[in-house]
Amino acid sequence: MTGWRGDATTGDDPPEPRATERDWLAAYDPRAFTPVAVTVDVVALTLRGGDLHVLLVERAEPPYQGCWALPGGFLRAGAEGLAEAAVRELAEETGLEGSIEIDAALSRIHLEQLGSYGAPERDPRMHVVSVAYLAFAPGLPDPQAGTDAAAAAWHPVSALDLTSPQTAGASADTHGGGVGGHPGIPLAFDHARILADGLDRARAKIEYSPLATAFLHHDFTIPELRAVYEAVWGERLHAGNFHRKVLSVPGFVESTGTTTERGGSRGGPRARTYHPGDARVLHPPLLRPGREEDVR
Amino acid sequence: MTGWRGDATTGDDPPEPRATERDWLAAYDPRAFTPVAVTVDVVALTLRGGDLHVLLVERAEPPYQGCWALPGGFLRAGAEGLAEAAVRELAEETGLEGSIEIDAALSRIHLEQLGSYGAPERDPRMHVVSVAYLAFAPGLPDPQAGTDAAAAAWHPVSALDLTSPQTAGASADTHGGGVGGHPGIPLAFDHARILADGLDRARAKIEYSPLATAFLHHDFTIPELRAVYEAVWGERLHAGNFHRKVLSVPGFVESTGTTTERGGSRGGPRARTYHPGDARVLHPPLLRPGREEDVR
DNA sequence: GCAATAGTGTCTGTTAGACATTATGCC
DNA sequence: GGCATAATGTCTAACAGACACTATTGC
Repeated sequence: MTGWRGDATTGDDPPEPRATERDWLAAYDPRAFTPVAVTVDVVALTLRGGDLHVLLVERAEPPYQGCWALPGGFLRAGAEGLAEAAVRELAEETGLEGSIEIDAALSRIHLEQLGSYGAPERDPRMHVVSVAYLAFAPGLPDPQAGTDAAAAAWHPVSALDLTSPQTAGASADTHGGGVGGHPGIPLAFDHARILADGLDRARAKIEYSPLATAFLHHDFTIPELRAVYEAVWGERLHAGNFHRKVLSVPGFVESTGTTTERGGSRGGPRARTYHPGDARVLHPPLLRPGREEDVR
Repeated sequence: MTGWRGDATTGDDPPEPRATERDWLAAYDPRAFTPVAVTVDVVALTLRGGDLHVLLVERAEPPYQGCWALPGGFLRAGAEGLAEAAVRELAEETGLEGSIEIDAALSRIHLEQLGSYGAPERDPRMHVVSVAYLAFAPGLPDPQAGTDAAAAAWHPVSALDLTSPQTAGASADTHGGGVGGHPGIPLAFDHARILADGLDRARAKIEYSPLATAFLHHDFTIPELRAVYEAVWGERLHAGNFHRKVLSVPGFVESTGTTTERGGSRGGPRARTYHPGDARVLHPPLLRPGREEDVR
C-alpha cells in the first residue's frame, strides 16, 4: 500500500539540471507519475437563530466512519476550476439546489479560498491535497431529506469546542500532527484545523470587508448586522456606537428609505432597512474590541 | 490528448448517494482516476539595493519556452508536505544551498501559503493545481552559476510592470482568463497573477505583522526597516513619525544597546540597532498612508 | 404603564500626522 | 563649514469608546 508513494519522483532523477525536471516529467503520461489527489472542502458558515453554524456531513464509510466532516469532494480533473468545484460540492451536499428562493440565497453566497492542506499523512488512503474554501451564506434551511443531505446538518460552532484558536489558528502551512479530537464532535481528517482556520479568517475578514452582509438577506437592519458581528466574534457590542460606526463607513450600507414592518420582538421602534453598498473594503475598519492586549 | 479529462469522475456515476462517492472513488487505484498534478510555486521577495526583487527562472523548454516563471515544481507525492516542497524548490532553484551564511539567511526566510490556482486550462499540458507560497528573504546573493540557477535571477518588481493591482489583486478564486502579457517580461502560465497576488499580500501583511524584519538580517536599524516599508509600498515615509511609531508598537523591535559602526553614507549620526521582538502581530498596525480614498 | 430597543448627542482619552528642533557624522 | 540624517518634542485634527438621552414600539 506504500508502493505508490512518490516512486516516480524520488527514484531515478536524470542528470539534467533540475530546472527542466518538471518539463521532463510533464512529457510523461500524467497517470504514470502523479499519484496525488485534489479535493475541495468547504467551510460553510451561516446564522441560524442568532448563532453561527457550520455545515457538516456525516461520513458513512471508512476512513473516519461516523465522523462529521466538511462537505467536499474530488476535483473533476480537466472539467472545473477550484471555485467551481466548491460551489458544486456545496450545492450537492447541502441538497439545497433547485428551488427558486434557495437559488436566490445561494447566489448571494460569498465564496473565497481559505487555504490548501497537503500533509502526506492527512488521509490514510493516499496523498490528498485539499483546497479549502470559506463560504458565508444567509440563513439557509436544513438540508432536504432524500438527497445527499440525509447525512448533512448545520452545527452550531459553539457546540463544537475546537482546539484553542492560538494553536489551531496558525497559518495553513504548519499543519503537522494533531488531527482534531475535541470533546464534542470529532471531525474527520484535519477538518478541525481547517474549520478553526476558517473561523479565524471569518472573524478577521468582517473587520476590513463588508462581507458580514453576506450572512443577511438583501434588505437588513443595523441591529441585524450587529447580530452578525456579535455571533461571529462571540461578544456583545455597544449598540449605539456600532450604529454610528457602520453609517460612518462610506459605501458599507445604503439606506433603502423604508423601515421594518414591526418593531423588535421585545419592543422598540421600527428599524430602518439598508442594503449592501458598493465598498469592497471598510475604511475605517470595524475593529474587534478588547484586542489591545498584545497577541504574541 | 483530451482523453484523460475527467473520464472517471464525470462518466458513469453509481446510483449510490453522492456523499459516499469520494469513498467509492478512493477504493480505486489512485493512478486510475485522478489525472491531476500538484505543483508548488514560490513568490520569493527580497531587497537588493533598496528595491524589491522577485526570484524568477527562465524556462528552457515548452510550454512558455523562453518565458520567465516563478520557481516551483511538482509536489513529491507521499514524501513531503506543501510547505516542505516550497522550501525545497526555493533552495534548489536558487542554487542557494550549502554555504554557511546562506543557510543562515535561508533559515530566516518567512514562508506562508499564498493561495492555490487550479483553472483547468492554466497549463496546456494537463490540469495542474498550483499551490503558491510567498517568501520574504533577507538580501541574498545572485543564484550561483553551474547549478539550477543558471537560468535564475532576481528581477526588480518595478521593471515587471504587472497588470494593475485592482484587477490582478482579486482573490485567488477568480482567475479566469488573462494570462499576463504585460510590457516588460512575459511570465509563464498565470504567474503574473500569482505574483500580483503575492505583492498585494506582502503589502498588506507588513501592516499588521512584523514580517518586514524578515527582509533584514538579524540586527538592523530603524531607517533600514523604513527602507523595507518604502520598497514594498513604493512610497516615501516620514522618517520621524515612522521611527516613533515603530518604537511604540510593543514587541515589534527590541534594542540591542549598540549602534552601527558608521553613520549613513551621506552623513548623520550612527543609528541604534535592533532585532525582531516577540510580537506576532502589530498593535497598533502600521497603516499605509494615502489610503483614505475609498477603495471600491 | 413598563420594558426594551433604535437612533442621536456629548464628552474624553488616545492617536496619526504635520512640523519643528537638536545632535551627530560624512564630505 | 555644509549638509544630510537620527532621534525626539510639540501641536492639532480626528477618532474610538463610554455614557447619556429621546423616541418609538410590543406586551
